[in-house]
Order: sequence, then structure tokens, then C-alpha cells
Amino acid sequence: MLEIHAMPGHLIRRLNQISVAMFAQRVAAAGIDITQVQFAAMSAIAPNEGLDQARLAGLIAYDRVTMGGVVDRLVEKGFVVKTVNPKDRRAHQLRLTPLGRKLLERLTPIVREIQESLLAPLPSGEREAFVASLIDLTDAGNERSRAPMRTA
Amino acid sequence: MLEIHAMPGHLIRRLNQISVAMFAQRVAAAGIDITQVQFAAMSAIAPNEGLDQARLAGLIAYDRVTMGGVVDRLVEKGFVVKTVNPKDRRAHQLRLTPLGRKLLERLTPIVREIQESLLAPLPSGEREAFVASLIDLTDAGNERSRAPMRTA
DNA sequence: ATCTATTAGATAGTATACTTATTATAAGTA
DNA sequence: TACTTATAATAAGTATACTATCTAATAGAT
Repeated sequence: MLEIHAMPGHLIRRLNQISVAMFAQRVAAAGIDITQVQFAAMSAIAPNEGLDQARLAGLIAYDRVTMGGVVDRLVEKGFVVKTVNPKDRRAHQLRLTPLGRKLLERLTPIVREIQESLLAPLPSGEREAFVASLIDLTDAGNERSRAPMRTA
Repeated sequence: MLEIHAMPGHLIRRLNQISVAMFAQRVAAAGIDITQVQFAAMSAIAPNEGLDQARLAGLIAYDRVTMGGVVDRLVEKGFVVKTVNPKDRRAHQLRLTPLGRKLLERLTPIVREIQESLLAPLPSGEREAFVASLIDLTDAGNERSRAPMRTA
């Protein structure tokens, strides 16, 4: 047994890999071609139609440069449209297409189920505490991340 | 507040980003040029000198293809040497160089500190439970990952 | 001894996730 | 108005993380 096997950093990395793999499996099983990251982007655009890429990146704590590629792939797939903001021609306003909105509706209950499966191995009494700890740690560490969450 | 902000999958992704950023900052501050992933690889090679890339990947739950690139970068930096196993010429035996061993010794206490900082925002009574949950979840989800841990 | 299945590693391609630098545009100030 | 600073997005480069595919080599069965 190596020391790293008990290190939080290593465990978090592995758990993230498991989470990403579960998302990919379940969503592919439903015949949908989308990644975890792309889903997060779409679910942040939905209630904020017209927001720009930088604000979108802040809402879900993504790197802005990475977000550019994610949005491009969503545009290619026909789930998102990107238009230049006439009031600030640097900014690109993002909106879901009807196809994107339909996909998001179909996807949302599936994603909720995935979250439950992810925590299912924990005794039910420990799940809430685990999520609460995750929230505490991400809140406290937000500014340490290279892509902090920005809701303002 | 978006629904995803309370989803374990999203929180784990963010916490991993925070963890990776903290590692990078602390290690760079110590004047060392190495990533979290490269450290994990080196600390798994150290007590298993001569192991091949596939076994190394299994020990720390990495994808085998990814591991190839990680090892190449460690070889380039002079921390690891790769030799063909004469008994099985498909396999490459991995060993730390004296430089690599020295680096690992210097790095280990720094990495331990990083783990403490990562959990520091939790009340001290909750840290152990959080790590225990991480271990339970990674154990239970191991086979779901595309790169499961293999100790055998 | 040959055939088959398996395994180690590499290659090509896609998607995140970051750094640094550049371009275009906007906003504030002298 | 000219100058400076800030911001949105992109471009180029590096590192992980995966899929699918390929080659080389080994092991097992016949």
C-alpha cells in the first residue's frame, strides 16, 4: 500500500475519473453524445441566455480558454448559438437552440440519477455530510483554483 | 444558484482543480518543476523499481496511454530511466535515477503539507470522515473507472 | 512446431485544463 | 482628443485522459 493511496489529492483525482466515466457511460447508454463539461455549460446557459463566454466560465468555475473550445463544440453540434453582442463587439452572446433546450430537458433527470449512483456506495447517513464537506472545501479553496467561480 | 452547484460530480471536479492548482503553486514555490501526476508516478516507482509501465499505471489508477506520456516526460527531465526488459522485450522496466530519488525525498514532505492544506478548511473532526468517504467511494467505483487501480 | 489469444507499448485523434501572448474593443483619464 | 488600462476572445504550446487501432512479442493450446 503506497502512501499516496490515502492522500486526499490522489483520491479526489480518482473519484473525479470515476465520476466522469459514469457520466459518459450513462449518457452514451441513453444515446446522447455529450460530455460532463458540455452538460455543465449548457445547464448554466439555460437560465442565463445571452451571457458571454467569460461570465459562463465564471459561473461554473471553468478556465476561460477551455470554455472557448467547449462552446465551439456545442455550436458544432447545434446545441448552442453564438452571436456578437452589438453593444460590446468583443463579447459573444450564448443561447441554447431549441434542439439544445430539448436535449437539456432529456438529460437533466439522467444526470440527477448519476449523482445518486455516485454516492450510492456511502451509507445513506453519510452522503449529506460528504456533500457538505465538498461544498465547504470548494468554497474555501475557490480563490486558489486557476478558474475560480464568479457568480457576480 | 444553479442546480449543478450542489451536484457531487461538479463539486468533485472543482475540488480536483483546486487540488491540482495548490500542488502546482506549492511545488513551484519550492523551485521544483513537476506535476501532481508525475509525482504520483515517481512515488509508485520508488518502492517497485523495475516495474513496467502497465503495472505502474495500474498501481496509481492511470490510463496506460496517458502513463506513456508521463513517463516520457520524467525520462526527459532525468528523473526516470527506461530499459527494455530482457526477459520480455515488450516491457520497459522503470527506475528512478539518483536525481529522481533525491527529488522525491525533497518533495514528499511538501506533498504531505499540501494534503493538510487541502483539508484545512474542514473542522478537524470532519477530516477523517471525509477521507474515509473518499476511500469508500473510490473503492466501490474502481471498476467503473476507465483506468481502475490494480495492485496485483 | 504451429496457431491463437493475450499483452506491452506506441500512434493518431478528441476533449479537457492550463500558460503566455496577441488582437480587438471598450472605458477611463489627462 | 490622445493615452492608458482593462476586458473578451483567440492562438500557440504543454500536460493530462481517454478511444481505437496497430505492431511486436509472449504464452498457451493443440
